[in-house]
Amino acid sequence: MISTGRSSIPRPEWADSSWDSTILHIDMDAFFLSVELLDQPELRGLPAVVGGKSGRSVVTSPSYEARKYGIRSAMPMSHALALYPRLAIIEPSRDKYSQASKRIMDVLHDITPNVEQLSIDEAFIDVSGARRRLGTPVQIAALIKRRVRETTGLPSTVGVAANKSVAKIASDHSKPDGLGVVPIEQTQQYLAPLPVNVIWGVGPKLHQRLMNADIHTVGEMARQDPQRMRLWLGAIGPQLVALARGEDARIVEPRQAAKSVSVEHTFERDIVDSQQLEKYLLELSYECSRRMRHDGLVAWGLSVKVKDNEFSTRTKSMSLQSPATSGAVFFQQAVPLLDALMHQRWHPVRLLGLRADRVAEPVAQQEVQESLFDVDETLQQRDASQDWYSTDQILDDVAKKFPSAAIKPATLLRHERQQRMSDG
DNA sequence: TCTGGGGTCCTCGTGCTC
DNA sequence: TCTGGAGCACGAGGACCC
Repeated sequence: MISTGRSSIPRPEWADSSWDSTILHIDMDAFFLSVELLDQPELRGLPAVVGGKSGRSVVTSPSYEARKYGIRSAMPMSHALALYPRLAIIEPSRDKYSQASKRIMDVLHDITPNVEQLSIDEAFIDVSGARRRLGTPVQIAALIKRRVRETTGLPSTVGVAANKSVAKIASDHSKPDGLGVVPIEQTQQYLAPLPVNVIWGVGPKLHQRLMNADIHTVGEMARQDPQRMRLWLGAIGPQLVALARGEDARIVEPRQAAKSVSVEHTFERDIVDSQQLEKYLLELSYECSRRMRHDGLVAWGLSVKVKDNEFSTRTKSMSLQSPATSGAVFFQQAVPLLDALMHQRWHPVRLLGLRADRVAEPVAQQEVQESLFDVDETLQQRDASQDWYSTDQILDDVAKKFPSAAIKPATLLRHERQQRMSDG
């Protein structure tokens, strides 16, 4: 018996077999590409991908026609072009995707407030309270697909099941433009023959371990002893057994606030010059802080990440004495972390990243201001940092009014100019 | 054909305090 | 005063997700 922790209402005469399968997983089909096709309909039906065009880019979102040639998400673009040289490549435009995402989530919130957004293009909703008003879960799923199509012009797939895990598996297996239903009494029968890596949390590494132990299907996982799995895999062991048995008690809950904000960049060519690295770190600091202020957040921690030319990734993190949101403060604090990483192991750098950790809304605007005084005292630059805070605010205001204006710290502008010259 | 970017969560090691 | 263990916080790294 699957327990979802939700109360149920008696099944009416007109209900179909989905009546007790009240969890829906909505997933957009090739989301980024579908959004782009609204503006470029001439590419419809052709192998096309969203992704960067530079040498180290990867495919972000392939069309179903591109997938027929073996092109997959996260595949290096050079590989994709080798598979299909006439591939149409569209550079990503994230603002468009965010706007489409918001319209989709609005459609879901019109159905019920019980919406949990998982990512930009997918969500769980619990329709147990909407059945009397809108019909059975399958009817609601069809309604959602229709409304999303009418509102955004985009195709979607919906999985309908008694819990989140099974609803997600059902939608994954009904793509594209599908509606997959798993009646509660058929859950185990449905799951048993599927490969074990359909279970949420089984990625490439764990999949290989399970295969080595002769556990290939969900049914085989379901027959394992949870305690034995705990000894072997740790806390995740018994959880996987439960999910394989179709048991998932997690409820649909509105998305938690973000816990971190990160910005990273893979360089076209590996960086060997430490001064150049610091300039990129400055860029990342300003970009990260700009996004933090846009979302009204402050950070209590900071991490720097370096991936070198041998694909070794190292991170260095620190707690901030008080919350920060200024690009200048991020940079000041991040430089010693970068130095420490580069002293550990000096190799040409392929990727540099900056992450603001433990982000939260400031208790009050005062907190940001006061925190900066604290940082300044540490750095003995009290007045200068106060100026930085004001400068950040001014940059944000100007950017809002004049999006194309090139008002940035002089160091960044010089750096960008040098980049353009070296690229050209 | 060779490995992006933005996130979350978990585990493990280490240092500190009681 | 010293020492060892438990508990905790924190940093680092890895795995996973889309």
